[in-house]
Amino acid sequence: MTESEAAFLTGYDPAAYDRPSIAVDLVLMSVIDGAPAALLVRRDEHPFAGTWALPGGFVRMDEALDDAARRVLEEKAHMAQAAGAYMEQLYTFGAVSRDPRTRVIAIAYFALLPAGRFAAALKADPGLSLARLRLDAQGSAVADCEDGALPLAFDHSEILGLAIRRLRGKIDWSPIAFALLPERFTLRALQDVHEAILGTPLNKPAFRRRMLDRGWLEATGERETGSSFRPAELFRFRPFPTVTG
Amino acid sequence: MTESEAAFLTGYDPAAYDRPSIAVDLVLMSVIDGAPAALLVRRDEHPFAGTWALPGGFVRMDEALDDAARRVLEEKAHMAQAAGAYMEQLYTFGAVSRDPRTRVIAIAYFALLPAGRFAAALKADPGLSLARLRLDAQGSAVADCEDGALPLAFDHSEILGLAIRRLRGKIDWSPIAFALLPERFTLRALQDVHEAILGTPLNKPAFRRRMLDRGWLEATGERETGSSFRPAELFRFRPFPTVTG
DNA sequence: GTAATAGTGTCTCTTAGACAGTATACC
DNA sequence: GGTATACTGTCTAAGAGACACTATTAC
Repeated sequence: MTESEAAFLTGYDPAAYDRPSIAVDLVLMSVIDGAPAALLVRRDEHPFAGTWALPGGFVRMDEALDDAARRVLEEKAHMAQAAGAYMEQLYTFGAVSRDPRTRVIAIAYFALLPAGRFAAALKADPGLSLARLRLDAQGSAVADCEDGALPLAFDHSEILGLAIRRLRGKIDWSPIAFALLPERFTLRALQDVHEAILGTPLNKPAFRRRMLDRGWLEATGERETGSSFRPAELFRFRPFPTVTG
Repeated sequence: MTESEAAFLTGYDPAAYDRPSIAVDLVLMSVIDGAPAALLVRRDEHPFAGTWALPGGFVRMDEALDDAARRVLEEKAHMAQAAGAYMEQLYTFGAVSRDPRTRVIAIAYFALLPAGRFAAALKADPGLSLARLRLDAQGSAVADCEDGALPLAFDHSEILGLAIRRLRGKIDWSPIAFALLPERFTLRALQDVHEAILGTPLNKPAFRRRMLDRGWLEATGERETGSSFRPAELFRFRPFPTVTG
């Protein structure tokens, strides 16, 4: 650093301007009973007390955005064991009045986990809910439970809608579907996940061919157990197809 | 608003926590001489004085993110007449030390304009440069001018790299290429834009078929002028294919 | 054997690449 | 007519949908 550069830095006053608050909101998705679902937390405080919101938290001054999202995954979503979860940044929401308290800009992240990984968290914290999602005509999401649609806080229906559309857009060409399945899975389970996200049935032989030709799958030689008919072979996701030769 | 909700709001103190500064950075791209290019501004001040940066600015407290990006487009990129520019949010960059002055989180936007729209701005402000871009092995961008690579400030080579990749990923299925062309254009010009962004030659008859079958193009019946050979027909982008019947 | 699902072979249709051919402007 | 490019017809190859068929398990 040059001398003039150092002089400039000491003269810079970061408190000179008002600044918005920065939060991270997490769309933690899975596939439950043939439909996309996301983890929501019941809000006990104002604003939007009694409605449901995405797990979120403010970004600390010494914390990168991705680290804040990981922290929210552990602390707010009670997914301490979710080290291997797939996570990516989704979009940043910055409408002026999206939070009535003060200006809050939210960087939304979206994470994927297999359905079975939610049981412990849901049992431990009754303020959590894993709600089925569907898109309305405007592209926002509606969160359904047994008794009807859950009211959503802030602009979170918009965030959830974007998350569903991101998932739909990526599933055809990226390996994210594997983040929604356990380590070993059948081709039928993989197809079920695709169908749930796309919301449309797929052709079985074509789907098999496509998946096997991609080189992402590794046959384990093992078969599923507990079925009352012919058991299917179990596959494993192979992240890095060997590029030898 | 209920009484308890109002009481909560007055009790909430937005100044209780330190907050990062929020900036918007703009990747204003075009296609020049068969290669992607972006508008850069020379930095006169520390940090990174003498290097080149994306046009950017801090987000005001009463300003939505998209509005801040539009303002930067007009004020910093000197594109006052760019009301019709295509623009979308790209990604939010929040590494703790990406700006040595203080914590700055940057929401990057990416905008597209036809090459011809830059002449006035470049002439009016000698601190602007429209630099050719290419990707390096890490996926970051290198900005080339006649005399070699321009040094880039902050993490802007990373932002530019992501912009190129976003453009590549979208051009096959979205109509963004038309934002890089004047209102009337030939199919050859459209193909040139695609080839510049993808960095690979395309098959002419297949490209024609694909474009015409999509229903995005409207023949004007007019032909280009000034060529010393058979003039090509001029087309117009038709944003909304009529969905009648 | 029956039932139910796993897994495969094959036909067809659509789409893209390749390539050669025709068309039309200026000189 | 020559030349350079616009535009088109057609062959071929790859991939997806459809559908029927075989395979394998539990009962």
